[in-house]
Parts: sequence; C-alpha cells; structure tokens
Amino acid sequence: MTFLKAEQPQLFKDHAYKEIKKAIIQHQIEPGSMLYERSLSESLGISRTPLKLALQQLELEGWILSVPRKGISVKTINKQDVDEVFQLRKANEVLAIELLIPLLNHETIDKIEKADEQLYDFREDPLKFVYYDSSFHLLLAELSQNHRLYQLIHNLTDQFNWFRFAALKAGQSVDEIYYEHKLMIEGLKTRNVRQTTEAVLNHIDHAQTIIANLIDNEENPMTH
Amino acid sequence: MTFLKAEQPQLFKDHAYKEIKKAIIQHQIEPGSMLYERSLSESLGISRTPLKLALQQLELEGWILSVPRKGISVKTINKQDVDEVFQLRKANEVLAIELLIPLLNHETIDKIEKADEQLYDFREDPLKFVYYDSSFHLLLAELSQNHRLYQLIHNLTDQFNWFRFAALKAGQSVDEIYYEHKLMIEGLKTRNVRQTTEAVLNHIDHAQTIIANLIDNEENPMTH
DNA sequence: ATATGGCATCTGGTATACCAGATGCCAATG
DNA sequence: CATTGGCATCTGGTATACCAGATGCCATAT
Repeated sequence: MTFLKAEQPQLFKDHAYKEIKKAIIQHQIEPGSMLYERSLSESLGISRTPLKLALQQLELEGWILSVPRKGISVKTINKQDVDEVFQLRKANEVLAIELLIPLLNHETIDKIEKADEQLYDFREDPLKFVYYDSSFHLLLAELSQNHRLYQLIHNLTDQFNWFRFAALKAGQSVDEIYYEHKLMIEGLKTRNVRQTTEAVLNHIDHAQTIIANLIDNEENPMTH
Repeated sequence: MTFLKAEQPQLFKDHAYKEIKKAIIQHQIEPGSMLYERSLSESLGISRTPLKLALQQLELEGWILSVPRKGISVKTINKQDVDEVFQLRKANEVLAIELLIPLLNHETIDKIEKADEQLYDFREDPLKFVYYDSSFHLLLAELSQNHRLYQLIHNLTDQFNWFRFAALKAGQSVDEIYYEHKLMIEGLKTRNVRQTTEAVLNHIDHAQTIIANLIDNEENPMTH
C-alpha cells in the first residue's frame, strides 16, 4: 500500500514527442520539411537517445517518414490519406457510440452536456474550438470503456486536427459544425443508437467534405 | 531513376522487434514475466539502443508494460482485453469488407480463393492453420486499399493469434472455423455486403467465444 | 567539355559509459 | 527483538563517441 503518490517521472522522450507533434499539428513545421536528429536534440536540450524514441513513436503513428541513413521528413498528405483517416474515424466513432449508449447514466450524460457547453463558449475562437471539439469526441470514446478504441480515436482526431489547422490557416472556418453536436447529444439522451450514429456520420462527413476540398483544390504545402 | 534495388537495410531494431514479438505470441515468453534490457540485448547480440526502440514499439502496440526505472514486463490479459480486441476486430473487419467489395474484380477474387485453398491444405496442422488464417484476413484488409486499416487489423490479428496460441496449448482446437470462410467467400463473389458482413461477424464471434471461455475458466498464465 | 574517382562531410545507426531511481540486505541502534 | 539508516547492486534513462551509408563537390583524366 503506497500513499505517497508514485507520480510518473517525466521522461524526455515523452516531452519531445509532445512538443514535436504539437509543432506538426499546428503547422509550425511544414509537411515535407526535414528533421535532423542533431539539431532537434540541441534545440530541445536533450540527447539523441530519448529523441530517437520520440521520433520513432511519431513515425509509428504516421506523422513522419524515416529513411535509414538518409533522413527524416514530416509526411505530406494527399486525398487518399484524408479518405483513410475519415473512413476509420467513421467506423470507430460509430463503434464508440454503440458501446457507449448501453452504459449511459445520469452522471455520464451530465459530463457530456458539460463538455458541449464548454464547446459552445468557444464557438467564436477557432483555435480553442478545435481543441474542445476533439475533447468532446474523446470523451465519448473514453466513456465507451474500450481503452484501445480510445487510443485509436485519439490518434485519428489528432490527425484530423492537423488537417483542420490547415483549413483554419486557409481561412476556412468549420465552426457551424457545433450545431451538429446538438443532434448527437439528443440521440444519446434518448439512447437512440440510430439517431446518434447518423448524427455522428453527418458530423464527420461534413468535416471530410471541407478538408477534401481544401486538399484537392490547389497546390498547398500539405500535399506532395 | 534507380535500377539497382535500394533494398531496405535490415535494422537491428526491426529484427529485435520481430523476434521478441514472435516469442511472446508463441508463448515462449510467459505473460507477466520480466524482460531485462541488458540480458535481452546480450542474447540478441545487439546493444541496448536499438533494443530500446524495439521494446518501445512493443509497448506502444500493447505487448509489454514499461515502468520507468523499475522494469519491463510482458502484459497479462483479462476478459476485458479480449473483449476490446474483438470489438475492434469486428468493427474494422466489417469496414474492410465494405470498402473491399466495390473494388473486387476477377484478379482479386482469384487471389482470395487461392488464399483459402492454402488454408484448406493446413486444416490438420494447427500452427500453420493459425498462420494462414491470419493471412486470409490480412489479404482482405490489404485489398480494402486503406493502408491504415491494414496496419490496424494486422496488429489486432497478431493479438488474436496470441490468444489463439494459448488455446492451442490448452488443447482446444479452433479448426472448424475453416468452414466459416466458405460463407465469407461466397458473399464476396456475389458482392453481397450483408452476407459477407454476417459471415465475418459469425466467424469472429465464434473465435471470441472459444477464447473468452479459455480466459474465464481457470487460473492460467495469461491472466493476472 | 565531360566523365570519373576520391575525399570531405552530411546523415542516421550502433555501442557504451555513466547517471539516478528503486530495492533489499544487514548492521547499527533504540 | 524491532526499527532504521546506509550501502551494494539491481533497474532503466541519458549522453556521447564512434561507425557506416549517402551525397555532393572538385580535381583529374580522357
């Protein structure tokens, strides 16, 4: 029995992983640009060993491409990448809904409504809206009680946010999406799997359309 | 233009990853047992740096648990783990079917039937049967043309195989599952999404029942 | 002018030395 | 006898030196 919290030590690899991923998602690092272990480790103030671990995680999650003895680059994306991510999101967020609904109770419904209110507060602030929209989807995944599913959706929403930051930079707003959440919540409150599923699919499809148009239309630094 | 094949160099980390994962799946390493970086690196004949990369990949994929400065252990599993893996398998293999069917042609159907014949050849050899059954499911994932989905199903079927090796060790055979493939193939050949989906779900449910019983029934080294 | 060979210098990959937290034994102390 | 403090020795984490493949420049040869 241990009372003094064995707080997890902050490992350099985790810190590096978060920092680099954030920089990629927020487009502080452009897709296609090279990363160099030596200069990165220097700017992060750590050695190459924990940095390599961070980079490998990013590679396994599909953010960067590492070619042995040649170099590491931030991945560029094309329409197929967008399609793949959205196909997976749809199937797995629907799964989360199906698992979640039989588990709902007053407490969890309350949590969901609270999360949605937070979202509403930031409907005019695109950056924060992106953040809280993800939180909303992640909350549903968490309440599905399938931890592997949560991890998967987490990864997919991160990738989605990457696309989305590009849309924001390009001046496109996706804020009207907020109102689609209302339909999802109504479906959840009435434990209606079909209504909720449809609302989720509409919600995701709507986002996909916006992103797909952005990717298709022109040369932009995300595509190769 | 490069004609001389730029064959990917064999990296030590990949070799170590494959070897350790194989040992875990085939239960040469028992769940719950500890792994030590120094002795592992020695027995693999590599240093700790590439080994750490291999171990981290195994951790990210859920095979092992690493506690900073304390140790690394092979994960034990419980009924919830089994449920999680099978929930994900069902949703995502159904997705693969839905994506695959509109893409089918003579060539791909031929591939699928060939794979099934190979499977039939090993219906009496449980070890090889496990291998070719996975190949069959992976082929369907591959033909869905969603690479992320392929990777996901690959990971899930590997975890499934881990369960399955335990079933084989416990003397339970799951070979009758072969005949369920026939129904899947018929559905595919007639491009019938509903029939194929149902066959896949039955197929996976059948396997889940066998594994769940094994986990539930008794103390065995997989559970904690 | 062009093709080529070799070297300087990039890159990531690997091995290893060292650091710090965790643990358990055991002697010193009450 | 029970408790405690400290040290020996485990563990993984980190920093760093070195190795080898990849690349491009430039001198040289044709």
